[in-house]
Amino acid sequence: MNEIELSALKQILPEITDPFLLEEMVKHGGVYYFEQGKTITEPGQFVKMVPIVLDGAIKILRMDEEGRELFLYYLEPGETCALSLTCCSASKPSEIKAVAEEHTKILGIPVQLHELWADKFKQWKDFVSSTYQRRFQELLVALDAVAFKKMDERLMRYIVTKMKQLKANELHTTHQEIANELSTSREVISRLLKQLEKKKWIELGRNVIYVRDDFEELMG
Amino acid sequence: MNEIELSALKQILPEITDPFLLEEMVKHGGVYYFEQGKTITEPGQFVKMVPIVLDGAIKILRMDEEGRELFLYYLEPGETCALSLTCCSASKPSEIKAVAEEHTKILGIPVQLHELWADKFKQWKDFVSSTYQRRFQELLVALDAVAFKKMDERLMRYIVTKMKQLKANELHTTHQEIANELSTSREVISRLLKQLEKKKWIELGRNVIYVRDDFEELMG
DNA sequence: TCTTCTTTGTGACTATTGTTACAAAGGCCT
DNA sequence: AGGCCTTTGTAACAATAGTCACAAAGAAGA
Repeated sequence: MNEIELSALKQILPEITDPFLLEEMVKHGGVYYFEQGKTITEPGQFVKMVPIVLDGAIKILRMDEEGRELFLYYLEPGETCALSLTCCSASKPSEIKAVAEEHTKILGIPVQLHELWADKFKQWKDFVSSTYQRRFQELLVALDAVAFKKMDERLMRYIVTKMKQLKANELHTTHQEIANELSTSREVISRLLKQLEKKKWIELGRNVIYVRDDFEELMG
Repeated sequence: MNEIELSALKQILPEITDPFLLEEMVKHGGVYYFEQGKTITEPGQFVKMVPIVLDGAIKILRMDEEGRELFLYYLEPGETCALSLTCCSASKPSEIKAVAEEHTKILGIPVQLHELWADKFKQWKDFVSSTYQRRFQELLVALDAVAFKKMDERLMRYIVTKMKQLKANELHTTHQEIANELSTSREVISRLLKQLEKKKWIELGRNVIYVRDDFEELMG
């Protein structure tokens, strides 16, 4: 566990300027690295720290009792997970699965400090509050998708989200993995992807999907 | 707009004991009444205050562009809505619909005060924080239902939730209304209810569903 | 009672999604 | 090249949910 440099922290969290808070974060926050694809938290595990993404990205998935999963949202640099905040505070086990989407660097803040800082530092309170807001919105987006959209549209939105996260127009993944994250079967995804290919909106290869630049406009 | 009595407020929010905070709430909070079935907030409207339920109950529904709706959760006395907190803070229009489920009494806290109190009163901060936590959990429950459950199970869970809210084992509602809140069609609900009746788990009448006492155990 | 409106029941049909089963193609290793 | 494993393609079929059409029952009022 290394320390983070003050300058790096300032750059990633520009909204935090309070030198006392920054000092505390550098002093007590531990830096952790996770390789791509590595599971960071699984349902049932207890959350011992609030993870702030420094570099890379984390994929947050909801899981049910049968082990099915559902993609919720990404955590990008400077962001943290509202669920970790609620789980810590209530000292309840995690309700979700978190996976490193790329090679990811994290600043872990011990749970007890989160509580303390919320009383002491206005900027930390604001950070937590804006996290809750952002995650709430994203949870509603995820809810809208499963409640109101059909699988073809959900798949297209998934592709767009993933492209934006990767800042690329090719996805290196398998149909099976997409199916898992949308909580459906591989055959359904293969079928729908084939339809998109027929419409010339994407091209399919083994372990790769090439997406047309104007894909998002096409979906409307 | 009336004032609320201090004693009533203390009873509904036992976790708030700070006399200064209580005084502020009595002084600046407005009391509002909504008849059963009355819409309190609709999507697109701006939220001008944080509503704390004093008496009755509020039903929170998510809506999509086409006007379809989805039941999320109830607000019971002493509770408030996380979405109103996020909407206010971001001064964005409401993303949800709120309907008085019974004759309901509300204490409305002006938005600006919420921000102010969060800095000033630890108990208000804790109240907001625990609201976020509770609503987050409930949103996840709603998400689980649409993502992982079939309509028959969603219907049964809906019946149980409604029964608990009403503290009764008969529901006075129409198939159409249930269908709306589960975002499906009336025929589907009529069909599934008929199956439950055949299994002798419920009895159907016009505008009423009688539910067996051991309904929840039967569903498993 | 007769009319009218709302609510419920149901059959038939369509659409979407999920499942089973198997073939074929692409990589990788020896 | 030959063998092995992963991934993708696809047909056929089942299950679930959504839609349409219309009948029948119940409630309310004239």
